[in-house]
Amino acid sequence: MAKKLTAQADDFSAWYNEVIAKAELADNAPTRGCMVIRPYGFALWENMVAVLDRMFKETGHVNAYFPLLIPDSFFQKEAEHVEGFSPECAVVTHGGGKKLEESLMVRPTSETIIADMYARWIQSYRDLPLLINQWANVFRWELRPRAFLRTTEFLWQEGHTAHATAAEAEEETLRILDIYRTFAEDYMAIPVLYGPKTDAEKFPGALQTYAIEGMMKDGKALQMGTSHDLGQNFSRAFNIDFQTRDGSREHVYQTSWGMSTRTVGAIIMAHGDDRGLVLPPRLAPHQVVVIPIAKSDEEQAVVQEAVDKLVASLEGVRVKVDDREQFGLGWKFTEWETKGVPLRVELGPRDIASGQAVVVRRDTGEKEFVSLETLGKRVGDLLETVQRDMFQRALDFREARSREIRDREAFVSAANGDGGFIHAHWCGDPACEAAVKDETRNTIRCVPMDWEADSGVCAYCGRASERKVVYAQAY
RNA sequence: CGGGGUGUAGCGCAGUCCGGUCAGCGCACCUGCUUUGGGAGCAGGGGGUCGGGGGUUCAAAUCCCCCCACCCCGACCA
Repeated sequence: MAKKLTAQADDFSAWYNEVIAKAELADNAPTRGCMVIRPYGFALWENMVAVLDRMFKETGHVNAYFPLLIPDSFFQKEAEHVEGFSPECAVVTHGGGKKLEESLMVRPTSETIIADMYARWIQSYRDLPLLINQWANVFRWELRPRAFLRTTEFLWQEGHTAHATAAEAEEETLRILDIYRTFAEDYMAIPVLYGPKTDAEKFPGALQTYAIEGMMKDGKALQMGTSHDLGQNFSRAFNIDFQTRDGSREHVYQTSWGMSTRTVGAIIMAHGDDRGLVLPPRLAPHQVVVIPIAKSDEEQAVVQEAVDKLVASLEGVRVKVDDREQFGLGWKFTEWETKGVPLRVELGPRDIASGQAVVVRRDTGEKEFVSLETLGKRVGDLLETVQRDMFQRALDFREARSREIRDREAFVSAANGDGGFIHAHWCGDPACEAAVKDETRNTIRCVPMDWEADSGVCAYCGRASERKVVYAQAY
């Protein structure tokens, strides 16, 4: 293990890779473009899964599971969908030692196979809405993989719903967008911009894609979740129809939405610092690490007893006691800092003698002495404070690196600069959007839907504009 | 698919140009003893078909041919 991490300012990308390795979140797999999610990284993901799964269930969704392999012909049924996904699909052509009659696509997403099943399950308006989610792995043969952000195989949830009316489907799409926003802000402690994507950026086969977009510490944008209003595009292609209350037949209106292991990358890049990860308390695998300090065997016994009491006083908190003998204190401090544990509690003979413990915040490095009687309460309060402060810092950071720009020269110069969000008017012409991408590598991340209506002129082409959008370089 | 690079111990590397005690170093690992309030010290030890195949040679990590894999930079993407 190398002694020091590369500083973020020196090489953000190298910093990112080193943090993942040193914090033992993931390791490169022998399989091209794939990663192994290690126990610590998986524990973080599991905490995220638990929260999201609860939120989905609270809003009426149920879980199910569909096959990994999808008949090739299914993809051909929706024109935009096949065009969007074919280039990045892995295909199974042989099975049982023989060439298959029909190739099977390893799912890059499951709209098609789920639509096929929905066509069988839905007969009547009484069968609607159908609100199903699945936790699954998917494959996309990406040309340039990056751990968590873009791996060939990744884990995610994908929700697929069917509704009787367009309005209900739209409402569902926005309900999920709101769940994603809440999850990002309240749990991941990452403020997000949210709203519809432009046509160029929307999901292949969707009428409209909504997304949440967060800012990473290098000023780039990361799409952290998407919610699609599919309209009747798939229900027509797969003939998912139902009988209405008045006896006529109609195709269902669908949505799909997903959030993936990419969000682990978001937590790393939105909060991490030159010492490693900084994890938000609500999702951290260990919220508190306790480090006992003892020289002799006699001290050991006394400290052990105090540690037991201390841990008992932290009921309901995810606590890790690091009593490994083979590592010195400095080693342990550094390791848990690298792993981003929100609070460290040190407990040694000197502390016990004065009836206190040392508590250190990972996010600020602030150290305080807390009496052992009040430690339980203090730790609980501190965890909440850290969670809140992390969100506020991320918000301040984003605001500091966002600016509103109105004229072309400043726009191009800023877009070619060193990252950050640009708030600017856009005429609505896809050609203009494409030209900006060519010239600056910036794309429109979304059209924030909570911004007030405002007319003006397009920052790039000068034509009339009805909307302001967010431009950024994206992962 | 274009451009650039790398394959030698678990990880990081030296050795390759100029064939011949070059199978080596650091970290990690194992054993023992001593240490422990910010990455401990000493002593001893284990671990390799040098990416794969073929060729040249008395002799190949080193030279030649073929293959494979991975990484970085672009185009595509959650």
